[in-house]
Amino acid sequence: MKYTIKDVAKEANVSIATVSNVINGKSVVKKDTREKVMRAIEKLNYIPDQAARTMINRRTNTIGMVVPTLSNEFWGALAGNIQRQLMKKGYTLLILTTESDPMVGSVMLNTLRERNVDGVIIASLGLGRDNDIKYSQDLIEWGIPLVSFHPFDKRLTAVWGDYMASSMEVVDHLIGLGHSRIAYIGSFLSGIERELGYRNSLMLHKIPADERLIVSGQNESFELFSQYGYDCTRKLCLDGAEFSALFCSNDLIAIGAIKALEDLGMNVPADKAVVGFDDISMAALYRPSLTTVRQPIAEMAGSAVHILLERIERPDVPHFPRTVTLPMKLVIRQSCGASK
Amino acid sequence: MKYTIKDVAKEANVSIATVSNVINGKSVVKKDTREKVMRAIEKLNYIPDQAARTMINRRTNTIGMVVPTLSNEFWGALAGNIQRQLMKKGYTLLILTTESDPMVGSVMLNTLRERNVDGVIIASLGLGRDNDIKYSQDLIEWGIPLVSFHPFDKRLTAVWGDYMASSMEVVDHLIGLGHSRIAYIGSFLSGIERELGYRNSLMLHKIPADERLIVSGQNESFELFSQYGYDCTRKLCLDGAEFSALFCSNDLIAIGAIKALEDLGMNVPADKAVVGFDDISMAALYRPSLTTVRQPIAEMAGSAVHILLERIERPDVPHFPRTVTLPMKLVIRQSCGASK
DNA sequence: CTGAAAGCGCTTACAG
DNA sequence: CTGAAAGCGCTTACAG
Repeated sequence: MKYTIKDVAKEANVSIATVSNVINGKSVVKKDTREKVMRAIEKLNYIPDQAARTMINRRTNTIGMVVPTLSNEFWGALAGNIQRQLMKKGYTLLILTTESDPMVGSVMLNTLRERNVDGVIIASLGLGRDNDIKYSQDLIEWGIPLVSFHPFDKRLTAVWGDYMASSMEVVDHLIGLGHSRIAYIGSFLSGIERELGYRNSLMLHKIPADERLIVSGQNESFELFSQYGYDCTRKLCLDGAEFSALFCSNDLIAIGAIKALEDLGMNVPADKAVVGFDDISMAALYRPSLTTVRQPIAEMAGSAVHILLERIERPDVPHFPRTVTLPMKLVIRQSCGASK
Repeated sequence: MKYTIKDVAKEANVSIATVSNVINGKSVVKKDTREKVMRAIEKLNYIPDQAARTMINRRTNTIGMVVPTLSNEFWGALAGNIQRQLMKKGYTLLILTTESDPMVGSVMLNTLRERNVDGVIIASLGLGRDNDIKYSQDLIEWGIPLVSFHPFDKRLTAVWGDYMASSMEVVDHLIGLGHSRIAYIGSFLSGIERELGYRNSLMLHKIPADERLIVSGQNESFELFSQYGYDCTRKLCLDGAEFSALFCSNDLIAIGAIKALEDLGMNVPADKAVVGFDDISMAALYRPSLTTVRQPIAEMAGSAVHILLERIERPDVPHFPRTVTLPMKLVIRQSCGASK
């Protein structure tokens, strides 16, 4: 059987209060007593029961994280990174995946509530914009410390990359290479910022946006991004859209796009330049290797964890909702060359 | 503030015992009383506190899972799959990543113990064979219900794919295409079974294994599989090894290998046939698309969850350690063609 | 400095 | 069928 604080107290010949004081590093305990207790703990290989502690502290040392899927390197890497950082701080991460299933939304909220998590990290729910906002609001109204990777709501503190600025940088780069017919394939799942950056850059270069070259997406799922990229690109080409460069709102879409272009007999980058977004590990390994924008995953994770733990551990410090925007880096590889 | 069972009892004008009976679906409660209580629960939006329940039931409804990393599609998909299946059964998944850091091993064990998880799923620890075995044994000796995806120990119940048989199938296939100089790049992280399957197939075809064509690996990490594949392949070629086909123990190694071959001026599949293992989503998207073996992820997850929950929920049913081996499917794509 | 006692929010015999 | 009481394993005032 598992030993309890009583067993340790008996073993060390002290009261359970003293054992508790030792465990919690209270300085009142005399050195001798402390050592006696330590030996007993060691001997019995005693570990305090979290459930019992939780009852009193009202703290579970558990953080919930809502993520659309783990079968996607970007979210997996982010979740793994956060898990390790939290572990170092003595917290445990509870990951909930929605897999784009709207039914999961309320189950998820229940789990978070009954588990009494100390805080929640919303990566993205991937349940469609309306559902994402709805559930975020439930969470906000619940009053639990929250950090998001997307500012769905003004009351939310969010951490994200400078998607708009880096998208502008991508398009600036393409224009610098001589491209002027630049297509864009986005997805509602990656937000509107990239498309805005794309449009802004064109505007600043006085290139009118051609709506026939722009796909904003609406129903694609996280599992099928590459297929989505393939289909959109193929449709664009078969519809006779004229473009020499293509900016995709993530790397999987870009990879699908390249596949589609090659299947239609075109070569990337010789015939079409393609740029992705995220810099997943495959971006460097794909052929051609992908020009893309690197997500600052470690910084995002670190920043989110820092903000969340500060809110939890120092509730006296007033908290103002804010958006933390991290710079991103354009990574130039082989998938995009100069315009012919 | 959060409501407790007392608030519900007061609201419904009954005792807390009755509320508890309603919550736990005990049939003793009179219909009228039950409905009264239900209304009170609904009205207060009451959710029972898990920590308090855990204290009594000695059950946390939490399963721990130890996985080397989440930044890798295979493990991410497996973890996500398991999480969803457990959620449906009312359990919560606690994912711990080791990121190949041996220091994490004991922290991980502590977390699992103090959280009082009801069971543990060991995907793979990725801490090197010795550490993996050591920590698995600690877990076994602890006596907690356990399921593993690798039979490290006879006392362990494991679920895995038929890696040896499917590797034989791969090599049989290559031989059928006319290849006889077949190289192999493995990794200790993917186990010895694939190499054994490779050797068995050669043997059965009376082709002597050429040790110069075999790389077993020893220190590579999960994060750098593709780099490892690249380096090994390059070295193989520069050392003048003669081979027309290459079997890699996972898809990332295979992708790195293809990159290396192309960089050395060779074409896949025209000059060399390459086969991977796992069938990650990129296998179908890579160029050339990868011939590989599909891991039965959903079946592995389902089987592991089923076995684990049965052990937890029906402790009276005697449990015999066993290894459940699932068949795998060879997926033929473009990366391997006939020998010239 | 140490210990006896109350209490966290539940469940479970046991009385009635 | 319902309720009063004990107890799960801890922490925290409070006495001494």
